[in-house]
Amino acid sequence: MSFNSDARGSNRLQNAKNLKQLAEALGLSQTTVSRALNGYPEVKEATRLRVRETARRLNYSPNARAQGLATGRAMAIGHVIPVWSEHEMTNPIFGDFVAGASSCYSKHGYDMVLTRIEVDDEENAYRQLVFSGRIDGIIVQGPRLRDSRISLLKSLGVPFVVHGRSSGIEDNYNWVDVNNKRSFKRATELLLDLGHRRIALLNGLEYLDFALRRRDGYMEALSERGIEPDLELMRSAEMTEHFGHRETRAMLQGTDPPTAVLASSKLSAMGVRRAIEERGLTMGHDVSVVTHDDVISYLADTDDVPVFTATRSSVRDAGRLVAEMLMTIVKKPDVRPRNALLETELVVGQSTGPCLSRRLG
Amino acid sequence: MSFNSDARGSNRLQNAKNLKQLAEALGLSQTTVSRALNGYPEVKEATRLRVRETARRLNYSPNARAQGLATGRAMAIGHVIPVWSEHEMTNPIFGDFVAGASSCYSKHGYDMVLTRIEVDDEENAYRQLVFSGRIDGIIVQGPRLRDSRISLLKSLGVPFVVHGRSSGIEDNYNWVDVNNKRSFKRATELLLDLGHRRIALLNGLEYLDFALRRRDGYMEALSERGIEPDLELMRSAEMTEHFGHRETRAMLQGTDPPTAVLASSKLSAMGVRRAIEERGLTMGHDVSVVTHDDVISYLADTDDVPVFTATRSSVRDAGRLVAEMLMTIVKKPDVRPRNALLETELVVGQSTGPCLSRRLG
DNA sequence: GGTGAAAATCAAACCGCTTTGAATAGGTTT
DNA sequence: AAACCTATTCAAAGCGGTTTGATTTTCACC
Repeated sequence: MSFNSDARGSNRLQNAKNLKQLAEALGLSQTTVSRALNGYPEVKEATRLRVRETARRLNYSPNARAQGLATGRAMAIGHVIPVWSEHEMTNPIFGDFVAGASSCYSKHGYDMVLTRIEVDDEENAYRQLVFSGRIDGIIVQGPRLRDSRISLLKSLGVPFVVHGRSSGIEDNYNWVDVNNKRSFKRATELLLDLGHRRIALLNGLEYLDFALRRRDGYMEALSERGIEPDLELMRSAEMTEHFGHRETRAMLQGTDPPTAVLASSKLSAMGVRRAIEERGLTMGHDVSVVTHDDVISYLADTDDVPVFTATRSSVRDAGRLVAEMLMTIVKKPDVRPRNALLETELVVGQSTGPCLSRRLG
Repeated sequence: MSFNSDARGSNRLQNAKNLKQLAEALGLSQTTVSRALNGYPEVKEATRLRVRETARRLNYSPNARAQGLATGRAMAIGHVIPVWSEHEMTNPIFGDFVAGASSCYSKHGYDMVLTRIEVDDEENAYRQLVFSGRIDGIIVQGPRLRDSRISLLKSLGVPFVVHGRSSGIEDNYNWVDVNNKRSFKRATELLLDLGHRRIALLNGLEYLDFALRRRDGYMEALSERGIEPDLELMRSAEMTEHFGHRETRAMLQGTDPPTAVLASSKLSAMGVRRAIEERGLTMGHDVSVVTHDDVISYLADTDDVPVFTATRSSVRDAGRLVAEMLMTIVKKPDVRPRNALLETELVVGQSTGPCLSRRLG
């Protein structure tokens, strides 16, 4: 009788804050309970059910820190936000990239840890992040030319995937990238085919690898048609609306204005459009515009015929892909480096048309 | 002699992967080393220096999981991204808000953990997040009307701060909010003072608390001047450029079009401007526009005289503030609820002017 | 030189979980 | 019935730190 009431007493326990309490409530050892919850085969099915049910009833949820300490797995992926003291702009694609990646993580039961790292002591910060055991893998964003992070992470032996590539690094490593060069070459060729000869390039910051590749594609297309690139028409900065507006306005005021503009982001392209219309010109008629489109959700172009002619590649999908690659590597670290090169889709919209001055020339 | 070479041998050790190895290399106990590193007073200053120096030399960095397990502090703050299955849009302010918050965390040595939570089993997910021990506090974003998360987190006993407020909740809790009602009332009054009577409101999603408060402010300003709100002029959706464009175009095509538009975000306002100019009208002359401006870095308006008349309030600053509040609460949990109500700055730009039809009427 | 308080160091317990190796129960085989 | 599997369950030893309570040093003072 007293045994019964004891048993009932422990069943009446409101919550199990740890394995020990749960095991006590069940009258089992921690070992068995742990195995039951983690799906090990050497536990009787009836027991497993009873354990699961009780765990649910007592609101038990395991302590991730302790789990991590015991298993060596943190169940979290690190994303690093590098901070240059001067330039505090957040990247407009940040939100969508993160959304894509985290949708993948949550599917696998992983969390995402965001860390700010001052670029000054990057090396030390990455080292600490890895040794802290907080994370099982790292995503590298915004790779630069000959980016030193790649060899650093390699030497630290932590699984990592780069979103983008780093020119000048011979070593192989895991990356997911858009074929930026090809994409911008095609876009330039489209404009050339329409008869445009004065094509401006509004590029992103050119110490970032993707911007360099885009410029390469642009230059290659021009030179294949025997056109000398005009430095006046090549501008580079952070890809804001303001940048697109400012530079386009300046160029349109010049003596030999461009008849077409190739923009690196939709935000910039919106600035380009504004500068064009401000001058009383019509985009797609007087001045053609092609832009890269990261398909950012809050800039979605939902019209039937898209406003902008664009090279499209969803950065959210890229985030998902990068994350998935990292997940497989984390779970099976011995695989050799994986790469994925995504092609963009060239979508023709209302912002491009034949060059008007062609007839004159 | 052999003693010496032993000593040198242990000094030659490449790396100390844990406290034990570091302690061995130093010939000290783990206790002393731990205390030396954590700045406890009962350790000789000379010893502390020697420990620090050796730790640096051997690239020692403590394991955060173990530290967390031992101390009960995780040194991380959780941000939750709620996911409605239908609506997968990322919030444009996400990046800047996160940037602000994380700049605060990193100052305090904290990390940021992002978790996606399906709104279906929100309760369970929050509970797990708290009991996992991964985090010391939570930031609640995008509060809705009578948001259930607030009482849930309260009952879980985890420190949390809400970015925004939740109407209909009597209980006190920690929040940082912009005075949205007042801000939109003032903006509406400005337009009324300019003679506008047909003022459109392009609001955010009205199940979110901030949007409700903005509508309240708008309505109150109208009714104080005896103006009946026109439901045709009140639209609500996600604050995209497309939304601003679409709704403004529709309204301008109507029989009794608005002479002014109040927009909830700069992105929408850009769409409003486009629709106005598309019709051959001039913003600030034919149609006035006032917008809320979250001062998102990539939408910065860097002209001397700002393009848009706006109610300004930096969401990055808000992020920093929310994070700072949470930091103090986490470090001293017994304080009673704190609140911070931020006023916006009304900046008059080029997008507003007197109502032209006034003279006619 | 002996004494006692203060200063510095240490051994061991603990945080909550996993996992190894041993033990027990239950059922077969001979 | 003894011997031997096999299926379950368990006690205890980590994982890498912090912290308590005890122990040793150091040093001023009588």
